[in-house]
Amino acid sequence: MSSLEERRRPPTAQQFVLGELRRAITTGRLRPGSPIRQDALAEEFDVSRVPLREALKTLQGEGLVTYQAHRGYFVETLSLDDLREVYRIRELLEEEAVRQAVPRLGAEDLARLDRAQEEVERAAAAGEVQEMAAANRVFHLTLFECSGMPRLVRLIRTLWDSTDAYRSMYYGDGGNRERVVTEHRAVLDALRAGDAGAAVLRLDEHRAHAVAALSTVLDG
Amino acid sequence: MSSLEERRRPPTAQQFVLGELRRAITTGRLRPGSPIRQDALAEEFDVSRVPLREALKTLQGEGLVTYQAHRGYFVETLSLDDLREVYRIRELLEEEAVRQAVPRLGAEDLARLDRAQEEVERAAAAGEVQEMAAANRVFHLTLFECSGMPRLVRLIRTLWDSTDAYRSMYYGDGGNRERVVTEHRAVLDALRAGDAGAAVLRLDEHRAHAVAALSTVLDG
DNA sequence: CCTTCCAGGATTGGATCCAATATTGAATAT
DNA sequence: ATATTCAATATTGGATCCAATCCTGGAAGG
Repeated sequence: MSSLEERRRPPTAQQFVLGELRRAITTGRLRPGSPIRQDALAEEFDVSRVPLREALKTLQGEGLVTYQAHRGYFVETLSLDDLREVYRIRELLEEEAVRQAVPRLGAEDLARLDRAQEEVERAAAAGEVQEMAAANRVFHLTLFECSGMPRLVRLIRTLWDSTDAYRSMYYGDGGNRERVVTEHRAVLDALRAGDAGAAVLRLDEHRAHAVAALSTVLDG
Repeated sequence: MSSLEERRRPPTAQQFVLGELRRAITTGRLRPGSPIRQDALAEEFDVSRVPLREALKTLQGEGLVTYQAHRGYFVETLSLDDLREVYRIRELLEEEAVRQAVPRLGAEDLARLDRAQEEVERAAAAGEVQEMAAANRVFHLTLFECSGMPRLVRLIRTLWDSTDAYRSMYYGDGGNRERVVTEHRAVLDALRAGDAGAAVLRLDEHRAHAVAALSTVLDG
């Protein structure tokens, strides 16, 4: 267990801190709206303030924190409305990515997607939440990358990052995991058929289910 | 002249360096693909490497530079294809913003847009390129902000930032400045009529003209 | 002649210290 | 009592120095 617990530490302190900060924010340990005290956090993570501040700059770019000169960083509030907004933007961008990707999909692209899906299904069956979130991410981003629009993919990736924690929440439920597996299969069928419209529809449903499930959770 | 030349320096060194870096990159002084030597640049801007690195992190978030751990930052290549990609993404996002904004436009929103447009026309007539770029930005972002989707606006703003220099290039031509003025008026008419579809169309044309003009310039 | 290895230099990553700014709270005046 | 001023404190911003990593070029071995 401990070998999983102590995940491999990234090669730089700023990347390590970046991951820790994401978790702290998305799990709610750093509460929305509250100021980020650099001294305290640096001490907690056992790094100096320099890499911490660089990580905060990254999070600022992703919209997880805000910044005011000489006043510091504050945890951005991620309300249900914000979550819906992120998913709506994803809908717009991912539709474009899929429409561009479908006509370009080659045999090895589909094979890569199949392998990603296998890992999703394995993790889903095993109930491994973190692994499933990671595999799911690989599956979707692999598809988007076939669009040949690197900047678009970058934006989508950032949007995923900004709601990472909520996805883990979603995968905590076994029924949701099952649903993701079947929805992915439907997407794959559409992709194999070269039917971009169908794939877009399936992905829209896929997202809508996630939003609906998270809405009920976040409501309370 | 010198009072305009030495524009007011931002309150922090990182913000100052951020602006300088943007200019250096978008004017091509820092050439695409080339590594960014922190020592040299810090000395040139007369700051230490700390604020420089924070500015680079911001630019990384905007996609103007890439980063590899222990290897540093590199100027991202902004090819014509990239420019087209940015404008395509803007098309998707700005359409959503406008469709959300139009039904919400109040009298004072329209008044603000009118004032912004007045400044655009004044700067256009005076041939003040920088001022016109700034006023144009105010005009569009004022509209987008009426969407009530702050994250969407943030993304759009980032996309604008990443192509800032090219816009200045565009406004250097008097014919382009004239066209922008008339196109803005058409947009305003559509907005006043509450016709979101028409406004979206006008903005799409507006963007297409800019891309076409920049394409011919960047080709050589 | 080509490959591998290693040392030296170049460059980035990070810690510490000091400066600049903002915040707080008490003393003063109205 | 309320508002204002100002000093004390807390916090962020930045400069310098050292450590860690990467890159380069030449020597040793095949």
